[in-house]
Amino acid sequence: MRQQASVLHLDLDAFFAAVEQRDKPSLRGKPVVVGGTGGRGVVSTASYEARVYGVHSAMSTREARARCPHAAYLGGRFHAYRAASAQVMAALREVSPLVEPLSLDEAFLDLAAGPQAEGRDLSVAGVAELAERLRARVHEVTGGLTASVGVATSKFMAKVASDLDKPDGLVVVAPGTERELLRPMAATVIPGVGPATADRLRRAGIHTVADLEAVSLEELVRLLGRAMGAGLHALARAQDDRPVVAEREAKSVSVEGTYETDLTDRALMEGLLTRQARQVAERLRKHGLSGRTVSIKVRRHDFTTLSRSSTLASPTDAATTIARTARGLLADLDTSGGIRLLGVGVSGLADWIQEDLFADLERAEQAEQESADEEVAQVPAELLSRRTTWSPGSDVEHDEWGRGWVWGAGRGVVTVRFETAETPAGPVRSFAIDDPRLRPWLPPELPDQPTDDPLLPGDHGENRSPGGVPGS
DNA sequence: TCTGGGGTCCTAGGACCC
DNA sequence: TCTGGGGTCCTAGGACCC
Repeated sequence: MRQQASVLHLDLDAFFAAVEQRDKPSLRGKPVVVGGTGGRGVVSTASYEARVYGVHSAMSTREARARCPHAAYLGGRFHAYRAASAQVMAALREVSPLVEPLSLDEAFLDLAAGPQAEGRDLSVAGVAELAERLRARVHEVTGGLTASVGVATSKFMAKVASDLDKPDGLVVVAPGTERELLRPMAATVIPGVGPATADRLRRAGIHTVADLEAVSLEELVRLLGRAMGAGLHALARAQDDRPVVAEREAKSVSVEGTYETDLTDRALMEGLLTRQARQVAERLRKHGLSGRTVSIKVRRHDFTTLSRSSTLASPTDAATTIARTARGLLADLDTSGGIRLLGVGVSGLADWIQEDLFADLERAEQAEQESADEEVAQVPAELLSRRTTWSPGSDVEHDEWGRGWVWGAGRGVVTVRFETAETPAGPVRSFAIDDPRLRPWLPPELPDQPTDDPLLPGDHGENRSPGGVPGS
């Protein structure tokens, strides 16, 4: 425990929604909800105007719409959020080199670290002034976003403090006053105490931090297990020595998706898994990582969640290896009744180390093999149209059935039906995906529904040359 | 037609090794 | 040959966080 309040926690207010309101003046002062907009979406962030109607994060978008139908519902622009977040983190680093981001909108800052801290006034008044300057700076560099800040002698207390005066507030907890501040609060202020733990505590007659403080370590460990018990015992007494850590290494990389309608087709599941494996591999490589353990996650129609994992002999960042392993893991799972979610992950990460030339060569070969194997997303034959194919900007080869093999970057095999009609404006082609189950393999620019595209030249599809792409 | 996506950490049991 | 104890790795599931 520090003697001075030198740990700062900053939390951007209603971050995603605030960025939207900043960038779109018509949304200012109005309820804005950012999150999944589909049938199974949930709210990521609600602006304060929307919270008045009871909309909050993690609520299903369906329910949010019922409570606040006139809100703007937005899917989110993560590039904009990342950019704003980077501006904020840079502003924090002007104050201290020790910045620990927790997410895009939250970070800890160690006010006692780095050359800037030399001779810094860490009294309550001193850090309050510093924090106000920082909040103003964040407002300035982001073009108007507000942040709530807490400053205290530990991470735990700083985080509790930043929550006390939201939005756009500042609370400094004077050293020595932590326990009296905490005592009347609900036990759920302690990070790690969620619904399940709160329930167990409640059944033991523990509601507040004061109640928690009265329970012995042995009793808490008996009640909640070794780690949680010891953790709560300490935090209830405001004992928290965790340092602010700037760089934390990723432990896993994963991609998952929840689908509008439950999946029942195994071939489709394999196709999705394959595509997700490719995304995971891409991210692993981007960060120079590889991992030994490949996992899949399946959420069934009844929301029960299963996971399976397999640890390889050596780390991989190869899409084909991840995909093959993932499909193998799926094979053991009962998915009858349909599944709503499917995901792939890699853990047991290690930085890629160039051990020797041989390993390097092997890796190059593997990468080559990989691009040759770009077919991984093999569309099940029964889903393929026998009409013709289309893919923007890709070379297309036909097989005898008129199926298309598309060798575009990152694409699999696709096939699409189109029809041509003569209109006064000339021939018009309409596109349609034969089967909605094909969606995962199709380029995103291709519409789900038949679409008239008068820009495309007329063509009856029967005599198209290989490589002939509409519009070319 | 309730219930996202990206993560982290913990627990418990079994295999395996010394 | 009837029985142990510790350590590590692996797997599955669950709780939690933003």
